[in-house]
Amino acid sequence: MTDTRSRLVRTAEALFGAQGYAGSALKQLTDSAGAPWGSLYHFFPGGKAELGAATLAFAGEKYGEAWRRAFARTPDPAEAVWRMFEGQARVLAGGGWRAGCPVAATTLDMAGLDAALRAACAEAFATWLAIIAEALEANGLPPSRAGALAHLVLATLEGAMILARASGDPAPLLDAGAAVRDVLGRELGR
Amino acid sequence: MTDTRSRLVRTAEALFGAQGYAGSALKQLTDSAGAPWGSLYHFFPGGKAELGAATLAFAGEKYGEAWRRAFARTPDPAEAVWRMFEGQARVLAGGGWRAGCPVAATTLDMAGLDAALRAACAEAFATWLAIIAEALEANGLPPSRAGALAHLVLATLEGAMILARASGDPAPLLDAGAAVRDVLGRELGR
DNA sequence: ACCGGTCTATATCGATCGCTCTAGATGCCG
DNA sequence: CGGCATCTAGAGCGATCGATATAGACCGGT
Repeated sequence: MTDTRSRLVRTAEALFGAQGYAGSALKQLTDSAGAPWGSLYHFFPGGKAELGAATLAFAGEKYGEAWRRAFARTPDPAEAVWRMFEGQARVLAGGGWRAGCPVAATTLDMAGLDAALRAACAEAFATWLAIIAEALEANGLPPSRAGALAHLVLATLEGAMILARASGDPAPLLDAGAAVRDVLGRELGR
Repeated sequence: MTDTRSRLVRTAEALFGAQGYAGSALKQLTDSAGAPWGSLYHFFPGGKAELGAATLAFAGEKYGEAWRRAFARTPDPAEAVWRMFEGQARVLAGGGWRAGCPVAATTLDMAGLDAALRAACAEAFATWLAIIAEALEANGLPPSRAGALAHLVLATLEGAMILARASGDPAPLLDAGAAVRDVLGRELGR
């Protein structure tokens, strides 16, 4: 079954988000996932790096889907983005400010790491940026402007999550999110 | 001499910024700093956590000073903030996109870590936020608005640095920085 | 010359790291 | 039932982790 494999990836996503890539031990992963140690290297012969790449790809798809849903459910992109900020504030607070974005955490741990991991981080971010930019373009913004604003949206969200986690306070997410919402609202002309 | 101690802290700042807290080994630190292993536990009897706290305090002061200088040199806060984004783009690119913010990296590694470390991260961020907010207040913004915009500025900068590092591209920093500059310019009424 | 505190130098500790190996379940196909 | 690929199980590898212990170098003050 691929059940064990998917459990490993899901657990790794949570673990990387909470403690980073370097800070997460494989033993802790198998324990926490309830998965046998032998299976780890059966599914990921490439070891931790391959597991990391798979985890980043999973996270990229999972949160990409969340972005898509947000834009589908809320017609106004500015409002959809705001709800992502607001939603993350609730999620992080609900988890005691322990969880975070696994892609950002891995990016910051990856100085001398596998180049494939670096590429996996970049690809996850690129996926999200493309979805955001597309939603802005669909509402009349020219591609170059949409791409630049997507950078603003994602950068601010990732950064605000860090500030919120450090302080244990949703204010950075809410303040920065509201400002980004206003920028988008003005750019979209409403 | 405190020379060795300061060399350790400086090297730790670079190391944490590049590979995170968990990803940086103390052996690598002493080697890279050219400092004797015995000195490490002489200056930091509390071990890695104490060294980490000292490093975060140092980074908080160092970059706090950079923020102060930026606002002192450039009268328009919007322009000063923009120059910080631009400057970071140059610094990161010059370092091959390996270096990053040690405070953000430590924050993302600190799930089950020492509570003192978490507090040290929060304090470094709070220092920077206060400086940014003060500069905005000095230009006529009410305190609550200045605080909210400081959240936007710092969150966006930290997040954009992550995106830029992952992609090896200054565009996130430049795009997001320009957008933040425009927001500040509008709020300050020019 | 001697002493006391500061700092350096190594050798070593147990624990844990990522990883490998072999043996045994398990399940699907003939 | 037998044969084969998939998956599990866990002992154990060398390396490295953070941390400790102890001995010596250095140096100003008396």
